Amino acid sequence: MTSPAASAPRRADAVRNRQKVLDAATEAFTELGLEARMEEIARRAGVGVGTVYRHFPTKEALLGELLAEKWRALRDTVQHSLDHEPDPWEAYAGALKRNAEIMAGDAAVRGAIMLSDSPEVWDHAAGAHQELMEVTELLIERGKAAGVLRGDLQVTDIPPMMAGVCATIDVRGPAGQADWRRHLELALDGTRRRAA
Amino acid sequence: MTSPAASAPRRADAVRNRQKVLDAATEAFTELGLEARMEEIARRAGVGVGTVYRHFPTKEALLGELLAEKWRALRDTVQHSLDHEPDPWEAYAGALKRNAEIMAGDAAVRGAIMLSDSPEVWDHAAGAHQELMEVTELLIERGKAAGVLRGDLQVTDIPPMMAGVCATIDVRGPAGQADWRRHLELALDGTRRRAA
Amino acid sequence: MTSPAASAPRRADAVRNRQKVLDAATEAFTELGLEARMEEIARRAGVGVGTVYRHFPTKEALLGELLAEKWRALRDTVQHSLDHEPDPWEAYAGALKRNAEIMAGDAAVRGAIMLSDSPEVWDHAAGAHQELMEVTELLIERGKAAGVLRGDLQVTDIPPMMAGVCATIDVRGPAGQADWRRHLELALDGTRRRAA
Amino acid sequence: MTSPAASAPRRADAVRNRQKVLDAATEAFTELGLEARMEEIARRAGVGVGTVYRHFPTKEALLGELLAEKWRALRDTVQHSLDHEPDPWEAYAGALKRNAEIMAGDAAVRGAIMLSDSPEVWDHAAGAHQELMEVTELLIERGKAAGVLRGDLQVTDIPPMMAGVCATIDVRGPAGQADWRRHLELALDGTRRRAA
DNA sequence: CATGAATGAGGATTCATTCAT
DNA sequence: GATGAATGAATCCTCATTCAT
Repeated sequence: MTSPAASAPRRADAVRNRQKVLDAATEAFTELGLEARMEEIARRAGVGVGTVYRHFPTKEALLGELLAEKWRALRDTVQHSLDHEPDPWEAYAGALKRNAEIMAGDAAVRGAIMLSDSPEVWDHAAGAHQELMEVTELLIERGKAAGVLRGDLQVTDIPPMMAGVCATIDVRGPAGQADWRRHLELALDGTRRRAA
Repeated sequence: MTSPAASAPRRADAVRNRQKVLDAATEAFTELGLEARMEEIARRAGVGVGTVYRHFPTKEALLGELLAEKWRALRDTVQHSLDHEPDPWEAYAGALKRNAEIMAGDAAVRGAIMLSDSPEVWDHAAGAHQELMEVTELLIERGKAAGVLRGDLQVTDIPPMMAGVCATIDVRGPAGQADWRRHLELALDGTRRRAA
Repeated sequence: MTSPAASAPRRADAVRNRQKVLDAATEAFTELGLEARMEEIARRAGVGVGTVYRHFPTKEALLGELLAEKWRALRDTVQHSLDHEPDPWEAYAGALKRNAEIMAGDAAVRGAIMLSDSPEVWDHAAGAHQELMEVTELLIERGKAAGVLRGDLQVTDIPPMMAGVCATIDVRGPAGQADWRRHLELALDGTRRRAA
Repeated sequence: MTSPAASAPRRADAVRNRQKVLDAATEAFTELGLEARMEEIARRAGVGVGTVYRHFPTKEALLGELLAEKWRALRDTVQHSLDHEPDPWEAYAGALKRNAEIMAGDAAVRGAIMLSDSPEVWDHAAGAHQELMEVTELLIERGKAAGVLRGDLQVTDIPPMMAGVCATIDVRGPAGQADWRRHLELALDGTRRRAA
């Protein structure tokens, strides 16, 4: 009865709003921290709170989706390295550095990760995280096969490295923010194959 | 009106109360997270909220003091290594591992560190942190002099390592909590002097 | 633009939808109470909310129609007693008992009655209620003429009895739900003609 | 350490506030229905919302206390009849009529009773209700012993009668509010001993 | 006519902090 | 000094209703 062409516009609006909400959320969480109010997000998205809740049933579901999107972006980076970077170490280190840059640019997601409580957030993004882990594993296997990575390196060693980067960015010690790029450099060095 | 003799016992009580509050705060923050209410802390300390506020003007000042106490404990660990461990690498790595264990045992302080916002917390503990940095510097210098640490290692490289450990402990990814001891191991490895 | 032939099927659809909404509303109100959301009703009816609002401009209008339908059902019961039950007391008591059973089976309407606020609900059903009162009056007159009902009994005495039954069903005291059939029995007894 | 005299004043203020809240709640619920906002109650009591919540953890606990107070008042009425009214029928009918007047004067509690949902409300008042039932039982036993009440009358028959009275008061049919005093009269008549 | 996305006022509850006793 | 009652701003979420498609 309804052609795809007829139903699309309506859906297109909804899709557009959904994206506006996600963008507004990233912006608001980045500027104001995770305590940013849902109404503030709605305001920035140019919609009513009700619309935010129509797309994301809870604040945590919204954070979860932000997280999932981020995992997908990181996965794409890794995949791109796998596909285009011939040097195994460069593929590995380059992907992790680019992903760290991505995380560095998104305080909202860093916050979501640090929140630790709320399984709802993690559960929502679990699938996307799994995919990220899978391609990351390929990256590591290649590096190990090429002898540029420690033989005992596991894919589970990577999330702590990224957590360390995020923490280094967000934790403001008395000396202000530390140099997270350098921290990553050292950490990557710890995963490199030692010369005999 | 109040003779020293009369106020002394009071002061002893006050000191005792102050400590009870600090202990109760650590306990409450550990069990309930940083959202633990001030009244809950008071309850656990066996005092009224007013008493908590007499000793610590704000919740953040209380956290700040917890943090300062922790920095002092970490400093003592480092100092002890400097004084008693002859092997430079063992002194360095051992001190950092012991300090990581200390941090692992105190969710309250980890939370305070992650909170990031609130200069009040950090300001309060700035002095103690400075002292920790100073002894840590000695540790690093000794290691560098002995050729077991990277020549470019700075004392400012250490806080990010500890932040990484804390984040690894607190962030619960889809795979549950990661192995922070292993993460520290790898990170320490990244700070070691490479064989030529 | 629209020929009768073309609009007829549409109208049939509309009538069918209207009934689906009424059924869904009864079901939803019964299961979830009067707080059942309009969207839930729409969902159960298999239509969009907009369609519910096309047939009933407000939630209260919907409740009002449910109420009107119920009054008509009760009226039919009374009319049936008048037409088929020769014994005056049996006609009276039997009709009221059957109507009480009907009310007992419809939490939605009991709720509508208890809501008290919202003239909109009552206004909508006023005509149907009037008809119910009229046949009930006949029932009472016959009973009084036959000397089985108190001489001073009025038709206005009946709604409170039904309200009492509804309240007895819905009010859950500490002892759980009371025996409304017994309550009705006693109340009916209070309207019976006393032996001299 | 603290004499009762010293702690009393503080407690006296709190007690006074608690009572102000209860009074304000009765007033607000009566005027605005059970939907009266907690802030409105606080405003009428001349306190902040926080104070309302300090005394009653939830809106339902507040309603529960209102209910409990009412049961105690009804119990006192019954007890007074037992103690001072020699005529068994008068003691019985008089007590119920006076209690009905009390209920008629308190829309808040009638609402609480009709709410039906929220066990929290009933649970809170369960003890007080039990006491009311106990003295009421004595009243009924005396009436049955004196032969003025139906031999099969139970104490559990009384709550439905009161529920009927409340419903009669609150339900506004098309004819407006019914005569609840007359309804009670008829209902009481249904519980009277029939002449042989 | 039907649809369902969007709206936004409304409301219960929490908790850091103050201050009268 | 200690106490804990009082404060009230802050915030998440719901749901009847509207209206663009």
